[in-house]
Amino acid sequence: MSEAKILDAALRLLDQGGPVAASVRRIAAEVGVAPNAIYTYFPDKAAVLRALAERLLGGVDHDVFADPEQHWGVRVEALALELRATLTAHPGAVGLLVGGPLDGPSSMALNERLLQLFADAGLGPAAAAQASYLLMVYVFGSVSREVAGVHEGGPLPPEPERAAARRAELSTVPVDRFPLTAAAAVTMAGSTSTEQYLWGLRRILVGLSAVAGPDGDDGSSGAVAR
Amino acid sequence: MSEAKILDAALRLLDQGGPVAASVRRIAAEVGVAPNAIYTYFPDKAAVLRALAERLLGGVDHDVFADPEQHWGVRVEALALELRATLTAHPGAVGLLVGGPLDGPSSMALNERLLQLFADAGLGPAAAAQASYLLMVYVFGSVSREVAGVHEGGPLPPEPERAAARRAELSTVPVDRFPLTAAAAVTMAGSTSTEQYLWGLRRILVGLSAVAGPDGDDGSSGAVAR
DNA sequence: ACAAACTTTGGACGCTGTACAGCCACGGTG
DNA sequence: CACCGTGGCTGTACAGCGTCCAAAGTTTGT
Repeated sequence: MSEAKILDAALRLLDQGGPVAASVRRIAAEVGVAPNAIYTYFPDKAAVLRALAERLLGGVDHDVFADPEQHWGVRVEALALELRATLTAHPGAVGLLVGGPLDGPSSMALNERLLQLFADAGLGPAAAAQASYLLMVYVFGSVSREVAGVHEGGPLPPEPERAAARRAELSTVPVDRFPLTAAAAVTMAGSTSTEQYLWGLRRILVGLSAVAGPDGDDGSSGAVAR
Repeated sequence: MSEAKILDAALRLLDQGGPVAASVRRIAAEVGVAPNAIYTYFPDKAAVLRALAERLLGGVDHDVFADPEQHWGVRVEALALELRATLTAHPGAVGLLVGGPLDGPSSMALNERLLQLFADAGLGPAAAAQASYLLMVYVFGSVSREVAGVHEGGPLPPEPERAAARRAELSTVPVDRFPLTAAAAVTMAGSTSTEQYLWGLRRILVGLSAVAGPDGDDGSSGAVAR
């Protein structure tokens, strides 16, 4: 019996049964122990879930993206993709990441890497801090919206089926009242969620590269360009 | 007795006690009725919360931003600020918005307006759809992260106290292991969350304006600029 | 072999969302 | 006016939840 075994069981239940399945009693049963035994290793259920979130974030190997030879934008993009892959692999656990404060060591290591990347891009400390916050918000928010609606567990279905689901759903949009929304739904159904993710990510990177430069401008002045 | 009274009570409890306080029994007690009476008007608890989310989104008056005289970027920014204000006014309810699928009429009306704004900006239908998705992700994700950690109810404390809390928290960052993160925390503590929100929002708008133009390019080609 | 420390357990408390059967006050029809 | 059907509401109940307490069991140190 150990913290690791408990987290294993919790993740297993979360993966196949969603958040509702990850109860203290079920976790304990999965480990083969009485419910209360959990409280020997964690003060309460929230601590278990926090630890699990930390473990998942720790699984993102971001040392790969340290190589300063490559362009910073490419490295940020690769890291964002890696992070998304890690999160979507466990849809039921995504809620743990967006709900909590993300102040564990793995979260900080990830943030540190991101800050390093933006420093490489020529952003000053203030701009890098804001940029890393922006990117985190986008990555987590995007994945969160993507898995929203997968109420009861199971992994994310493969992309073809998800596209079909989107197509079926768009017929419920009242075309006469929301013509643009209906058209947008058709458009969105025509591309994979990875493409959509990358599109937004690249807009953000473009917006960031506009403040990147040797002067270290923090880009706080003025409204949108033009 | 009516749907409206139930939603009133639910929102009241959500505001002062957070998500945990919004139980069916508590809502019923607040209305002055037996718990089961709720099920006369809503099939289950989730339906109550969905309806409440819809009502909140319906409270965002976006007709104001239809005026095509003003620059599209200014109008998007104003809408994003209005939306954020609506959400942060009820921190306990933010979770309802990021969890659900956002397919109600108010959500669609909001999306429709956003699509219109991006069409005004010169984005083609595909790019407008992606842009609106990107903006929604940012707004909801940003607010969600902002209210994360306000576990037990109550309104968001005023900005000075939040800044103080951030400052107190940053002393827990191990400076030797995460120097950039520590520095970033100091930086973030020096600006209000509204400023941070606007900073990211403007990076996104800059990134979007790069694909805005008479050609209606969908901006899908190539990696980040440079 | 004894004691101390730690782990695990059975049982319980108060809470949750929700189903079933019955009550009660109302509207339309004789 | 009397009647009866209908629909909102209630009392009760069930299974499950997170968590605490006291007792039991197990391991460790001497």
